[in-house]
Amino acid sequence: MEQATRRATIADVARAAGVSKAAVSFAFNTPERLSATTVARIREIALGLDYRPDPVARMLAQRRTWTIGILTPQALDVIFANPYFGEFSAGVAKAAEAAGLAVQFISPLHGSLARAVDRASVDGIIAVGLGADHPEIGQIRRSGISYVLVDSTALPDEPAVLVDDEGGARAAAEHLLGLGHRDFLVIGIEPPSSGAEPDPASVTSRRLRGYRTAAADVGIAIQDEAVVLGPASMDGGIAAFHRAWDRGLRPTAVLAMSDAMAIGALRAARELGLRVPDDLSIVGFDDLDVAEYTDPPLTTVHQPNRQKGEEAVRLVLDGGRKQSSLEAAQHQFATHLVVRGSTAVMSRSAALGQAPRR
Amino acid sequence: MEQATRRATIADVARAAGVSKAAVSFAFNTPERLSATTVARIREIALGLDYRPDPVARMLAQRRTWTIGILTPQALDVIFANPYFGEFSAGVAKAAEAAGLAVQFISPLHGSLARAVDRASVDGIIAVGLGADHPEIGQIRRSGISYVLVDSTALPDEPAVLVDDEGGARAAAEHLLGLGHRDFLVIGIEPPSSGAEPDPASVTSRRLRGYRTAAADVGIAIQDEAVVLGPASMDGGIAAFHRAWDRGLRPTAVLAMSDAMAIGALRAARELGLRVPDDLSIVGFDDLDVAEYTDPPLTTVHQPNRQKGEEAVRLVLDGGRKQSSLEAAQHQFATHLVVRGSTAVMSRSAALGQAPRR
DNA sequence: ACGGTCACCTAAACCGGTTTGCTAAACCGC
DNA sequence: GCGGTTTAGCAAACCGGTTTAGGTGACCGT
Repeated sequence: MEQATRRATIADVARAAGVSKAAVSFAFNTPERLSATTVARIREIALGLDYRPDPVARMLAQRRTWTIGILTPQALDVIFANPYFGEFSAGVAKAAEAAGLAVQFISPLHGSLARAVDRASVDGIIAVGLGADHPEIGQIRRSGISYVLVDSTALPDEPAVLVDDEGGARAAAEHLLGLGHRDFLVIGIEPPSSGAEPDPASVTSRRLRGYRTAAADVGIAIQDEAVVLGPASMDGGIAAFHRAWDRGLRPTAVLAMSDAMAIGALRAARELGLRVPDDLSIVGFDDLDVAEYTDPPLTTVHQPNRQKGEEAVRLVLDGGRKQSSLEAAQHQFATHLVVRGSTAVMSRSAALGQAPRR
Repeated sequence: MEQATRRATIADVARAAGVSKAAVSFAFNTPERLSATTVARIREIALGLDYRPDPVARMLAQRRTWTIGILTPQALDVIFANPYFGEFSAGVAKAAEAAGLAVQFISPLHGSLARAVDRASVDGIIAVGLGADHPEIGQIRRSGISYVLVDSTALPDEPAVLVDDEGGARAAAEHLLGLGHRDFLVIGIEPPSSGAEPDPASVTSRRLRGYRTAAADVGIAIQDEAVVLGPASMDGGIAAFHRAWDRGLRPTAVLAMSDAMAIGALRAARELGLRVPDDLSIVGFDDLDVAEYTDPPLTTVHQPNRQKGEEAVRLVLDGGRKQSSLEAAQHQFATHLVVRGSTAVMSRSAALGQAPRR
């Protein structure tokens, strides 16, 4: 990974053209400061030398990197296993491209997110799924770099892109309750640092609250035993469902906090001989592109994945402040339930198979 | 997007500690060159000042960016619309993380890929889907930076990660032929620059060749009219199928060059009232994670998406050369057909609906 | 002939690190 | 107590650009 031939530098061009380095710089950046003929001459010579300004040197001098970073608390290969992230990143990339910015992914380096942040050279950071109390957020805050939090409750004055998680989750649970379901399995997203106590501001907590509120409204409670966590991927969903099943749980409906996990649960259920939605109803969260095409099509809570990415870029470009005011800009999107084929009225056969209530 | 408070620099630390800049640098990078007590003192003072070395300055001085770039000929938002890319990127990210490298995406900047390449500060480039004859590849080749080509035939001495496209495609077509199908629609991946004449080395051409070889073996030909192209996404698949249908094509089987497009075709067929696989068989390419979960589960050609990403990183780190030899390292993976539920024996009802042969 | 403008270009400082000699002091054996 | 070797740390060059603060000469009106 070494440079083979030394590239021409600005000094080489200057020498060849018989001008100063400054003139070469001007020729490309502010040609109006030079005579037209000189600009033409310098440009021609630069072309002949195949000169391209070193982006790193330029970054250093301008103290801008023209790069935006997406910060994730987990390794990228697990992050990318969830198509939600792909859709979100697509939104980020679209807005970044429009603004002429490159996109870089920042993920734990040798297990340390802090180290990765230090090493990243970006003008702004989009932190997804990190709680506002995360030490790395403090580090970023202190560094003075512009940032925005996504999918994690921020301080009141902190820029953030959010979604009505609780409302969406409630709608999902109400839908199932309306179909007669009473025995739920909740499949949640495991926090990055599995050891920590549950963060009440996390996506998982917010959605769980929504589920429970709906259940409480009809007088039932979702026990902690009926909640299993795992990584937000299809494999995570498969594992979570199997774990619950092995533990003796026999729900008639699954509330999954991510479509990827819902799809995994779909698969796990099929492996166990359950038919969806006849024996088991499943509702997801995210409304991925593929949710429409699964077998059966997935009932899920819609959230605007790509739009969230675009909005995040916009906020970070504004330095986290709305242009019109000095208040921090927190943008919350609405969610809504999309009913497809993975949910149905609770049936007798399902009820027969169910475990005794505790 | 401005730095709010000026961060402490190495000079600040040096002054505060009463040592030279060099000493501070040593304290972090080659502590054995200093006495233990001095190192400790410098480190402590640096900590107190919240000093973090500027990554850009370090890059300039070391002439290494510790970053690897993924180059795509299309805008990132269209690239990310295809989960294949997510899976590939996951592989890249995994290997990059292991090597302590950051990952950056390079996509056309204001429509110009060349400009994006110039502006990117990376130690190595993974170019996906760009033909070896692409001008940007020439640009990269000339720049002396290490690179590897993915999914596009490279020059014989050029580092590349490939897949047996032709063999996989042939297996797909043979499978359908064995089921009695004779009327095919091929849904292919449109080249980035739509204007250009078809590149015989492109993925599309290679897979098409595989389809045609299999067809020719049983004495039938796949006409150019039966081939429609589009972007490699679900939407692209929907559009392509509708376009073919509107043109009067009534195939009994679809050969899609990407699972995303196959899933789109699935959807389009359903919208048109066709049942899959009863009325129409569909086979994809890629074997995405979701292929197992579609309705019906997708028959498709498997290729190792993540592994391709990991291998690409490995090659680029080796400077495109195998360590053991001086020959360029081209790694070709095998493909194989995975039969699931989207293909079935050609039925009478399908045959009835078919258009007259030309 | 002279001060004033203007257009064009340059020298040098600067961005914030790394790295290469080199020196001064400490240490060594004899 | 002396040459030789280490050890610890410094000064300065360097990476490759940008940017600021002039400087030079042509042109101008008087």
